[in-house]
This record gives sequence, structure tokens and C-alpha cells, in this order.
Amino acid sequence: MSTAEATNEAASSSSSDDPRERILSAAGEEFAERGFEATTVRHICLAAGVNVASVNYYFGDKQRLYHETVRQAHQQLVAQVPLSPWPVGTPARDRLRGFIGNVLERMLGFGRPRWQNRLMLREVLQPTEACRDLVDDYIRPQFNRLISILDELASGQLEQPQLRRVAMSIFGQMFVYRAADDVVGMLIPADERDALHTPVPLADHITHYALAALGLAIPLTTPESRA
Amino acid sequence: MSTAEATNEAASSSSSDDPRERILSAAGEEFAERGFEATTVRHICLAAGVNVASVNYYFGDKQRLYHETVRQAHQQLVAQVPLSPWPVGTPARDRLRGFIGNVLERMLGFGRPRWQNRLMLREVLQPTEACRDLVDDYIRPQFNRLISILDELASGQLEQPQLRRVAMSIFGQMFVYRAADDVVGMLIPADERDALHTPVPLADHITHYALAALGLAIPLTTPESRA
DNA sequence: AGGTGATTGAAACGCCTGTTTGAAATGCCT
DNA sequence: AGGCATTTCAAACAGGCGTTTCAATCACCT
Repeated sequence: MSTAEATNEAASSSSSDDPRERILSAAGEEFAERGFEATTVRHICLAAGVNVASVNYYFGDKQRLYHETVRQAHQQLVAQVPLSPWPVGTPARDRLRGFIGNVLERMLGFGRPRWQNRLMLREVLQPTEACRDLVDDYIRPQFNRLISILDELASGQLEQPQLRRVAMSIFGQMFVYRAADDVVGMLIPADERDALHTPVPLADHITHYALAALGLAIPLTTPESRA
Repeated sequence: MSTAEATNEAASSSSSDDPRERILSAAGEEFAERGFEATTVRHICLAAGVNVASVNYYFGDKQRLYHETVRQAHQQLVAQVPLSPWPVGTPARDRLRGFIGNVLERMLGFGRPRWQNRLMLREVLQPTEACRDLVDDYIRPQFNRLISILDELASGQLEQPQLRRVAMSIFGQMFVYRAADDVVGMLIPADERDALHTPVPLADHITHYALAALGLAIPLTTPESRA
């Protein structure tokens, strides 16, 4: 009838326009929440408001849809990583605190689509083919970035293997809050969790813990009188 | 009607006798490897060498079989935890090193059925109803044990919330090697991984890292000449 | 031995899965 | 307008899933 002129070309930045993107978005949430096996194509299409045949039309099959979903999510995550907003001359310990706070914020924060994070976590915990790209483009750069900060902090006193160990220790301290958050919630009282185990105070703690271990901050305790 | 235990239940050590135990063992491996959703009852029964109807006869349905599998695995794991083999008067730092080495050995070691570990990890990462018991009987006691060691090390200088944070940091450093082992393998060169990221040297590192942070061991680096 | 309840077995039950079909609807070009 | 490729749709496909059936078998008791 009327409305003949549907000259598209109108942006399409949103997700409610292109069916392909609607499928990707819905699939992301479903895969992230339930995992690949437990997610059904029908459920995705229902959430996306498209026909069941669409996933086959646009992506071939469920497997390729999953790969494409992971790829898109990890690229969007990479695009959100701040490149290097540190003014030259920023002390290394400030950069360490900034790095840890930044990663924690992305891991635990409530910003942006939460499912992208969760999907990446799934890949880390149980890698598929899509994991290698994720490590190469996202995780390893962060890891090396942390190592270079630590290297500067240690003034070259630590060899690469030692730096990698310390870097992994720091990552582990952040990672456990993301991967085992349910159990953390069972071990830490609720009010204490809200007060101390959130990105900002947690970043302070992990940073201080690292600096103290490196001998660059006062230890958490002062030695008892030790004659 | 009822009665699945007319005869006794002796000879429960081996796995080739009682069909019920054969099912539990096979189910444990399958569930641990593939997860609940991706595991099929038919596959379990094939591996156990029993008829498909057996799982229904002995356990009711797949869900209850899963619960029973987790329950059994976690109880066997609890039974393997050394109770308190420390002679009185053992220095707290030795107990810390012993504790960390012990947990790492159980997490990463090759002893006993590996699937029990993996199944517990699944519960930690994505808890089901069975997770509460696991935390109450297995994880929280370990956590409190670590806290009491740290409390002694700190000579009462740290409040409970601070102790919990440090304890979580230590757990995180161990946990990441178990939960994200594939990615760790991508970040650390193979030879270095075999040399430094195995239970014994790892326990040394994490212990030293903690003691240094607490001011109870020499830091990893010595401060530069700082006029 | 005969009888009784516990266990096993092969086959089938719905149901839901991923995927395919072929026709209808839509958009786009000259 | 017509013609043509792209996109949508309801319906169906074969296959696998968890679960159930019920007859056959087994173990045990008097």
C-alpha cells in the first residue's frame, strides 16, 4: 500500500533494524547465559523476532553462528580497551593501579552488554577454536602490558619468567572474582562484599598487595618486635 | 515397589561389581568432561556397560543421577583432605607453605580420579543446588583454615575483612591455574610452564609473594637507591 | 523345585533438536 | 508496470534426547 518509499540507508547503528544483527545480539545473550549446547536455535530466533530459518539463511548453521557471535563480541570488547591514556611521565605504580582498576572495571563493572564478558569467560574456561584469536587480540596484549609495567617497577631486577609469575598472580586475583563470583558471595558476608570486593577497593588492595610484595610499599603488617 | 538395597552394599571399593557404582563412575567422567546438558544418558550407560533403563531404575532420572554424582565426588574429595598433620609448634609460615602446596597439589596434581576435581570446578563456575554443600563441607573450611594461618602470621594486626581479602588473593592465584589452564598455557612458554608453573615451585612463589606482602619475607626486589 | 521380588533387556514413547524445504512476500531495477 | 533476486514464512524433516514399558531373567527363600 502506501509507504512505498522505504529508502533504507538510515543509519542502522541500532540493533532493531538489521535481522542479522538482531540474531547476533540475541544469540550472544543466550550463548553467554546458557552455553552452546544448552542454547536452542528456536529460542534465539524467538528472542530476535525472526523466523527459525533465518539463522540458517544468514549464518549457515548453529556452529557458525556461535563462532560469529564470539568473534563480534571479542572485537567489540577489544575496541573498548583504552589504548594508552597515560601522560608520559606517569609513575609506574600509578599505571599499575590504573591497569588493575581498568581490567577489574571491565570484568566486574555493569557497563555495556554484560553478555560479551560472559561469553569471553566461557571461552577462557573451555576454549573452542575461537579462543586463540581472543588470546592473541585481547588477553596477551593485556598480559604483556602488565608485564612491562612490572618490569619498570622492578627496575630490571626481575627476569621475564619471574615477571610472568607475578603478572599471573595479579591476573588470578582479579580472575577469581569474575569466574567464581557465586562462591565468593558464599564466602564473604554480603555487606563486606559490597564494601570491599568491588572494583575500586579491590584494585587498591591488589595493587598494594603487589607493591608490598615487590618492596615498593609498606607491608600489610609491621614485623613484631623480633629481637 | 521400593527397595533397591535388598542385598547389602558391601564391596563398594571397586567399580566393576555394583552396577549402581559403575553408573556413578561413568557418569562422573562424562559429566565432568562434557557438562550436564551435553552428556547423554545413553552414553553414560554405554560406558558403564548397563542398560539405558538402569539409570532410571537406580536414580530416578538424569537430574538426580547428576546430584548423586556430585555428592559422591565431593565427599570422596573431602575424605582425601589431610586433617591436621602439623606437629604443634610448626611455624605459621611453614603451615602457610604447606597449605598452599596441599591445595595446589589437589587442584593440579595427577593423583586420583581427575574427573572429581573437574566436576567440582564446574560447580564452582556455574553452581547448581549441589554447590551449597560443596562450599559448606569443602571450600569454606579450607578458606577458614587459610584465614587462621594468616591471622597468626599477622599477629592480630589484620581485621577479619582484611584477612578475607588476602585469603581470596591467595586462592585466586591458585584458582586461575586450574580454571584457566588452557589460556595459561597460551601465555607461558611450554618449558617455562613445566619448570615454574607446577605445584611445587608455584607454591613457593605464592607463599613468598604473600609473606613479602605481609612484611614477613624479603621483597621480590630491593628498592633502588632512593636519596 | 517352585514361587516371589529384585534386576535386566529390547523396544518404543513423546518430545524437542538442528536443519531443510518450497512457496509466499518483499525490495529493487529498467 | 513487469521481472528478478533477495528475504521471510509456516511446515515438515530425520534424528537424538530422556524416559517408560513390560516381558524375560536372575537371585534367593522355604
